[in-house]
Amino acid sequence: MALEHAILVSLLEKPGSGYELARRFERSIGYFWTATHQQIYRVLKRMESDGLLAVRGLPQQSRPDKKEYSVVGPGRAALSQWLHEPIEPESVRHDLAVKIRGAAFDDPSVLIREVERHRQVHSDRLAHYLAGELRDFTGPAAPTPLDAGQELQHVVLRGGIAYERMTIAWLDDVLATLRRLGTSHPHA
Amino acid sequence: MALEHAILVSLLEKPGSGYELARRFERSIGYFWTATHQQIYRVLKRMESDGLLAVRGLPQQSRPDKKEYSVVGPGRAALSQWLHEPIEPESVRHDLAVKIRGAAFDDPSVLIREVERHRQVHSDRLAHYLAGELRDFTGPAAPTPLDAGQELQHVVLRGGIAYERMTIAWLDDVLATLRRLGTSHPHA
DNA sequence: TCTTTATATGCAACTCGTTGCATAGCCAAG
DNA sequence: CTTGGCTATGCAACGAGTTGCATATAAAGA
Repeated sequence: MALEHAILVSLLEKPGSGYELARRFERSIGYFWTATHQQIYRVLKRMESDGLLAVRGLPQQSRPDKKEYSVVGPGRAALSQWLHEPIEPESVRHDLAVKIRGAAFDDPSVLIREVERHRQVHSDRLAHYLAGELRDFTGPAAPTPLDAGQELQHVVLRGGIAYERMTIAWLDDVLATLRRLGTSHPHA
Repeated sequence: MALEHAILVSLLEKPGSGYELARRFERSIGYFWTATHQQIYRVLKRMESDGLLAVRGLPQQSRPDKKEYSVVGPGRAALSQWLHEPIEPESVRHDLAVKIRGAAFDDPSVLIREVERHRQVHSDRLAHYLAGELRDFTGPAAPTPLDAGQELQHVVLRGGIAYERMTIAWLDDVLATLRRLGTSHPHA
């Protein structure tokens, strides 16, 4: 049920529509939680009928109507309660690692392209995170001093940066290993 | 559908029963893919009826009968095909990061205990991985030279080690941040 | 002796998440 | 002027994953 909580956090940071939430989940929140718009609309509806959120219809000219959601009392209480409960440390689901082990039963060199592609994606993400850090937290246009919310957003972003750096270094290790296997055992 | 592929890889490495697979998913395979026994039994049944796996009933004395699964031709072909298809780079789902951002709307210090607990879990995992690396790949009892399959298993394990080290360092950063906020702004 | 742990498999019900499709109007590019 | 993209919401169907329960035997420990 962590999507509910991610939505509560995002709407507390700033109220918005399902569509806007979906876009946030492609950016900042999406660094550590993903969701499609279908899922978001469904959960928003449930949360509203559970009394965690309030809706406000915003008729717009030359645009479809917008429903702006915001967190109300019970929603804030639900978040607070969740913060006090322990959660399971996350376990990773890494398709690429499955592929790498599976490559032992095929030609390992077929994965080189794939791993290079993943490396590029992570490299792009890292650049994106670093640009965001400079813009919001460490650059000259950033507010000083940062408030508690900004400090917490920054430490989460630093986690994303550390994750991407670690992943890129590991993918380089993977590439070196695949290439080594390719030369010593040409074709499986 | 990556559970199917993880099962194919694991059964190619060594045939086994659903129960045995479930235990492997708590260990080596489980470092990067998790599954409960329910899910494993269901998927094994489907894969067998799809002709990817063969079953062999092993009656045992003083134990319930065991069904040993192994990969047959079409299963190997399915894995090979998957290896040639591109997959989406994984996106993280990190509950703890949601909590950290949510802490801005409550007392950040309530998370200190929780983060310390997660740090301990990751520290234990790291120790476990390092022991496995020494046993299987870098210690005196390890085979030399390693074959391709072992090299690939090792590079995946190195990824797990790098992940845990990065996570521990980040959690230390998180703890320092939470403690700093706690002293400068006592209670929210 | 009674409880727990381990082996070994499975059903039923549920929630979570994805994919495809649908609607509807506006704007910009070709 | 038509195609595609952006805003904005949603249904229906499916597949993935979790939780609770059930069964059966045997060994080890309290």
